[in-house]
Amino acid sequence: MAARRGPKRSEAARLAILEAAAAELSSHGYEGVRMEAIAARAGVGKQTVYRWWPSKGAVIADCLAEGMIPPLAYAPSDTGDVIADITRWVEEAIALIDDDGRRGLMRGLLAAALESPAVAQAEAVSSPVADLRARFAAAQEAGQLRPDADIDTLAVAINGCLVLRVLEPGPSQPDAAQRIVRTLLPGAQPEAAST
Amino acid sequence: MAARRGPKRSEAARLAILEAAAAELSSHGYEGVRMEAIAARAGVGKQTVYRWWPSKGAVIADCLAEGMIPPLAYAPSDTGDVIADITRWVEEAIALIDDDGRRGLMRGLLAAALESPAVAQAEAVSSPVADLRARFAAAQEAGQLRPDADIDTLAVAINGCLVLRVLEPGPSQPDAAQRIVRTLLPGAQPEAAST
DNA sequence: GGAATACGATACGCATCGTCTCGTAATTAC
DNA sequence: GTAATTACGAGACGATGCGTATCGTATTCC
Repeated sequence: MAARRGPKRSEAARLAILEAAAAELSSHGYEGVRMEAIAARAGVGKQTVYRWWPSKGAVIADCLAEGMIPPLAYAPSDTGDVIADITRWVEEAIALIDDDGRRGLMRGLLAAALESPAVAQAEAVSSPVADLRARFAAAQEAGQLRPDADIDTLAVAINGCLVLRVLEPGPSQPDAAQRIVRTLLPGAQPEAAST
Repeated sequence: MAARRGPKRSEAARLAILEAAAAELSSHGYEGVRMEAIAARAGVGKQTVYRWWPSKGAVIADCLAEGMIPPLAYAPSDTGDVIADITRWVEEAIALIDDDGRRGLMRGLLAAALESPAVAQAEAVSSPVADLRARFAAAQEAGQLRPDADIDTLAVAINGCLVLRVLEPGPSQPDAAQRIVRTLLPGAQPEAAST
């Protein structure tokens, strides 16, 4: 291994490219992202993009892996009341989806996951599922969910409802979050009511 | 209204184009569909495609509307036992998704729904939801589901689970369908009350 | 028989992709 | 300090695909 001589990879350029890609994805959708637009917005030569990423899908996949896309960073809180926690989490998620500014970002995210397996495996879609499952596991230990409840399937079902909301046009119904939680977690016991 | 003179639109060409588009979508994915490939496979001039459809997304949207994509054509049967009917329907849907041959088609379908609002509104994604809801409504009338069950949300949740299966790589677990039904329809009463 | 129109074929302009090649600046080896 | 090496911004380049325009031909109605 010959010792490396010459300048190192510019971290500033790398971050600028990822931020630019997320911005372009948000405003133009997955198909509308242009590599030259990413480079221009990042103040970078196009070759600098291609030097480190092989394709458009790879850049966007890296955006997710680096947490450039905020909606995915949230996890349900744990106040002890699983119903309240999940309801609030779903409400916030639906608010994000209904926000026209973020809607394009969410759609682009799904499109990227479809085109590039790397994105899907980068836990782009499945990380909310893991967050939900973790919260359900805690509720199960606290006795708020039946021990035989299938928390994996519950987490997938809730996330699936949200993904469908991204797919379908138009705004959600005002009580969508409550209806989802009430339908999918009917057996949950409020903390104070037990014993 | 001047009387129409000249040849009529060729139904053979129209069907050939839709079939070719579905085949290309299946084998190359949404982004990989080439208009010239559709025309060539259909044995048609490219202009004949553009004469009747404005864009790639429109052709694929029409594939769905015309039922060229078989996985969407099914609706749950009604044998009187809602659990059995839905379980079988979900099992068949998962089998389709797990089939490598059809997986590309399902992914292309979702990608098309994301890129083109026309596709999403052509009930591509929501038509299974409607089918499920109809079956649930019948079960509700038959007393197999509680009268206050939120059948809209149930239908969305089941369809959402399936959509996530399309998004994520790898095969499903063998008992995935049973787990989904058991988790989402825990209160349903079997018709014959047979143990 | 004549006019209108859809057809298959193909040529064209345009946009974007991804590669290649500059000159420049940064970093390390010696 | 100097030279070698390498990432950088900038932009030219060919390849590819989109959507339009224009043929001659075949079909259908007046």
